[in-house]
Amino acid sequence: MRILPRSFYGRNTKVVARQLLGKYLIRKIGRRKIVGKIVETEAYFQDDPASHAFRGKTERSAPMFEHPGHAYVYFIYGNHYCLNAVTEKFGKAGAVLIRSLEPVRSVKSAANGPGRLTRALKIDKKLNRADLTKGSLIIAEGERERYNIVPAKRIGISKASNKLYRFYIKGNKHVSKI
DNA sequence: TAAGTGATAGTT
DNA sequence: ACTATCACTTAG
Repeated sequence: MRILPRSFYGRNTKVVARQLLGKYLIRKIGRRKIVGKIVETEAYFQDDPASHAFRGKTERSAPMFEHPGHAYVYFIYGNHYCLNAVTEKFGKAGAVLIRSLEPVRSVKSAANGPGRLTRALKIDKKLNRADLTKGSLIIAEGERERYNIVPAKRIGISKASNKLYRFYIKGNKHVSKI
């Protein structure tokens, strides 16, 4: 299992969003490992009206401005956590929302949709700013498969909703329903 | 299709 | 303090 290096994340957010498809998200809890394959992502940029970073650094959005390769976890709609991977070089904001997983190992409940994903992997604010290159939440290289990537509109946003910044693996059954 | 849920951010 | 909004989910 090869963990993705920090340099993987320190690039253009859209590139990272596409390349995270097919990678393994691994959540370690004690000796237990919950593993899923990433099948759906969304890119959020600094100069992006739909992004938390759009109005500059705030207490919530600060992780998006910091070092790439860390988690940005936020709480939304009074019920759900969403997991992002921080992208771009230090000082430039960017993040990839990890929307859906295909279960690989020990995934006990559905992980299609960002809220379900964090519930299935027991991810909450305690993992905000966690280092995705080591520790209890990491992302590793996937199989050498070829995927057709479908670009699509992002879900649940009211601004910049025409942009095709959502990406998913064509034909995969675990992409979130709309 | 609509309601629920509470943190967040911007405004008084 | 107050309020609108929100990168969602579930029930109906």
